[in-house]
Amino acid sequence: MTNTLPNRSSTSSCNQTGSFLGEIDPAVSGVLKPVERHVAKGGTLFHDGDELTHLYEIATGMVKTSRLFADGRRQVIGFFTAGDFIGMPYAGFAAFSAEAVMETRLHCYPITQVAAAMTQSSALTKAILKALHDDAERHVDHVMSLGRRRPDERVASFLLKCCTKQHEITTSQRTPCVDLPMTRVDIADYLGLTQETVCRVLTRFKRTGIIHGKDSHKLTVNDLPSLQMVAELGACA
Amino acid sequence: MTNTLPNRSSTSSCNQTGSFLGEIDPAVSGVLKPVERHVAKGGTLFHDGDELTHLYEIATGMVKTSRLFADGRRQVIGFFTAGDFIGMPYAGFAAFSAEAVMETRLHCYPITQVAAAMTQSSALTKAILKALHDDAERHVDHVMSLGRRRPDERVASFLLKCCTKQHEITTSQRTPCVDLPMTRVDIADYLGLTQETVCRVLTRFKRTGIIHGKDSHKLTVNDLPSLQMVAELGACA
DNA sequence: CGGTATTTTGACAAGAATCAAGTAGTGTGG
DNA sequence: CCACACTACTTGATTCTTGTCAAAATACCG
Repeated sequence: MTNTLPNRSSTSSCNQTGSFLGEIDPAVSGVLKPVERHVAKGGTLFHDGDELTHLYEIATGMVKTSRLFADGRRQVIGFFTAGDFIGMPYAGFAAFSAEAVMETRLHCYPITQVAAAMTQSSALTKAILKALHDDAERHVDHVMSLGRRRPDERVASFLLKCCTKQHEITTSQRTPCVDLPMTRVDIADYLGLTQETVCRVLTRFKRTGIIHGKDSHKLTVNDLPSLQMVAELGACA
Repeated sequence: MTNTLPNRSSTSSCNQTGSFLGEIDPAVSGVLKPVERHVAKGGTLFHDGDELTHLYEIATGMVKTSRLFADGRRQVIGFFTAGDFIGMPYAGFAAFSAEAVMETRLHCYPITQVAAAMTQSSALTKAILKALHDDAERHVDHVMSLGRRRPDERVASFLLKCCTKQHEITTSQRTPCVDLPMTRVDIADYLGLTQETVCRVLTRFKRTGIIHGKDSHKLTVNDLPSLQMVAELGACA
């Protein structure tokens, strides 16, 4: 299903190891026994076409999902961080690969157990349904980005999305800091651009003072309103 | 959820009026009472932001879903035909508009009824989950088209998708006929191209003999293998 | 410290969007 | 049934953006 389960109210993204699925409903806490797994930077959770045996919850780190074309072109489908879920609620075969962007720890739930637990807990079923629905919305946002937006707008809204994911409420931070542990190529393959174009856009944002780069993987947003404007209207001051 | 419910085994897309959800499980057939609705060509099922009160099953016709940007750019999210479902399994607000491409008849299920029926029928729940999952896969395919593919490839795979949807198994037809009731602008807005580019690609396909146009909304695929090759590799003979 | 991978910048060319004009199709009212 | 108006589709010429190719600078790792 490849998504974030909803209503994690207070935990935010700072949570460490709690296994969410088992906590959702006392009725299933005894049934769902996550297996812990550790994946090194660049390691693979599963490949496109593999049989999907587990539902993965990310405890720490970051995972990217992607699919390849015959000629080597690659499309990154999504980036997932602590609290996000990757996998299908059904036995089936993966439609994409999943790799760790950085050192990552996972809770792995055998899908057979999840399926069984769902029959006993309507709360779990609802959570999964909601997660699938949120997943669809994320995909629609991605389609919106790729279909009709210029590079500036794509990069700007990508940065904003990273922002809001890292600090639950962006507006509370005047100059939020953004972590970008993935490579420029990853970002480019996510946004349907080349790494050169991503670079150039970021450089332009730096020149106009919208962002400031501590290093290439840690940015500070100096002018959030401008970034939001670029994301929506494409005008780069 | 915006999708096709699975396992419609023998009915194919030729089905006329059967209301699928009520047939899925005897336990819910008494609960789910679809309301019939008729929408004229160009008419609106709901607007972006409207509260979603129903799950819509398309009986006949075609519906397109889309979202607008502030500056008028439009992204078409999907096209839906007989047997497809549009709507959310939860009360909520629409993230896109839905309009009839041609005269369309619908079965409308109040989502409260669907939610209630789901608690009584695990078969229905499973069907909805599967539908959501298929929906996600469709979105991922769309992302793949938009992110890294050239206009030729986008149009070719769009035509192929229309083909397979219209004749369950494309391979059985040597020269399948494709209906394109939507406008060129609709196709362009779906594929993230301009209508001119869509036109030019279609013209090129005609010149190279891959397709033949009876009229602009009815095409014949003369060379299916070539079309498939273009869809995957971008090479236009 | 040396070697490799990643990021950044520049020059150039290909390709798609834009602008513009013309053609075909659709529907309406006389 | 035809003439008209309107929309949709097609084609062409031009512009501009972004991808491609190339190289330098920086960061990363053993």
